[in-house]
Amino acid sequence: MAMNTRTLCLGILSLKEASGYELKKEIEEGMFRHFIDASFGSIYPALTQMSAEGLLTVRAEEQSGRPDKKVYAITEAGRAALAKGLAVIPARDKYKSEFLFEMLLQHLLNKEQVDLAISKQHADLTEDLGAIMEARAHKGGECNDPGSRFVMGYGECVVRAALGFLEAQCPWLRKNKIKAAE
Amino acid sequence: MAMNTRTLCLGILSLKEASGYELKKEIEEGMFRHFIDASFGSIYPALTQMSAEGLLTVRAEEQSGRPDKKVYAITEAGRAALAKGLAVIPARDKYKSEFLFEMLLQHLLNKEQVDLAISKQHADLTEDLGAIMEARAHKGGECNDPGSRFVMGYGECVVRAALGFLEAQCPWLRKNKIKAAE
DNA sequence: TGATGCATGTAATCCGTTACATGATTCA
DNA sequence: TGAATCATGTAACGGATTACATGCATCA
Repeated sequence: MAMNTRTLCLGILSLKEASGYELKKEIEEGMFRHFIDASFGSIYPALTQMSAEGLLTVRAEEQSGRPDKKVYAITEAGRAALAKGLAVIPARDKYKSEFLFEMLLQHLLNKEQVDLAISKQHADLTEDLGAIMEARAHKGGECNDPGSRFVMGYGECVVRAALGFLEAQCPWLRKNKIKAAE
Repeated sequence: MAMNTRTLCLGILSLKEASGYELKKEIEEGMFRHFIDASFGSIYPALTQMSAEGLLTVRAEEQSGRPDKKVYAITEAGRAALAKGLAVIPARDKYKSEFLFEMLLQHLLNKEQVDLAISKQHADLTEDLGAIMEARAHKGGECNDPGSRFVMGYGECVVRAALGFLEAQCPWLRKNKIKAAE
């Protein structure tokens, strides 16, 4: 085992209890978003399975008009399983970039396609950076543990470097930036 | 379509002809290694399939003692397919990091585990950086097209930033570095 | 003599995404 | 009125990894 949907859910549930829907939101919008994904199709079955194995408990919260919200909480067995998962030496980071693939083969593209790809990359990175800065500012209280600070710092540093490279290579990106800020 | 094993193979074969084995090596050791992987289990079937579709031609090179080496070359149809693949707006970069997951949950680990994970990350990044620098120095001729320079520059910049962050957070890494250089 | 590199392939299996199915509430 | 959010789940499908199967050459 190591980093599959199960371990991910256990990890979040070790911080706070949550429903499947809330876990998805946390994964998409929280700290995790920069280095993991997961979809409902993998989260819900993982949760059901882990409850059956005694790693989680479920509590159904009634709601008007909606299906009951199933709030999951981690058990002692769950914490043990998580600890075992974390004890595994982490696998090397995996980075997949269609953007860099396109850049490497840029001689096969025309200038517009290259510029478009670069703009898109720049926009994506800018959005990432924005999310980090907002997390730091907005919920300063929630993110003041050493783990969150480390991860945000790492992310900020890497994203800024990438952005800096793109802007150094393509001066026209800076113009767009100013335009966007107007 | 966009970035699957097929497009990847077409991309490399658009630069030079190669066998499945050589493609794997190129993916593991060349420019691509920083942002893609692929295993034999996906490369060989992709190659067979694309030959059948007329995107590639095969030429068997006899060799003593080994199975014939099957050298694949891209056809016009293959170049067209590749162009179509590249025309798709690239998907957002995907970054998966068990390292950052562990760092985020570092309160569940003891100091040795955290330090080990950080050292490993530092070593991995150092290796990546070394590969980039070596590629630049060693085969200066092969990597002087704009695409390679862009990708190497981007990689170098990001990896150095990550390394810088780790070293700023953990001064003891610098000691190790000096030790390693002795 | 044993590991590593060269060389190709297949099959089982895993893991995950996408799409489907359902349905009320709220906001523009 | 239509889109988005809240809320849970299943099933089909895809894509890739892993392990298996084979076997000679070379280097330490």
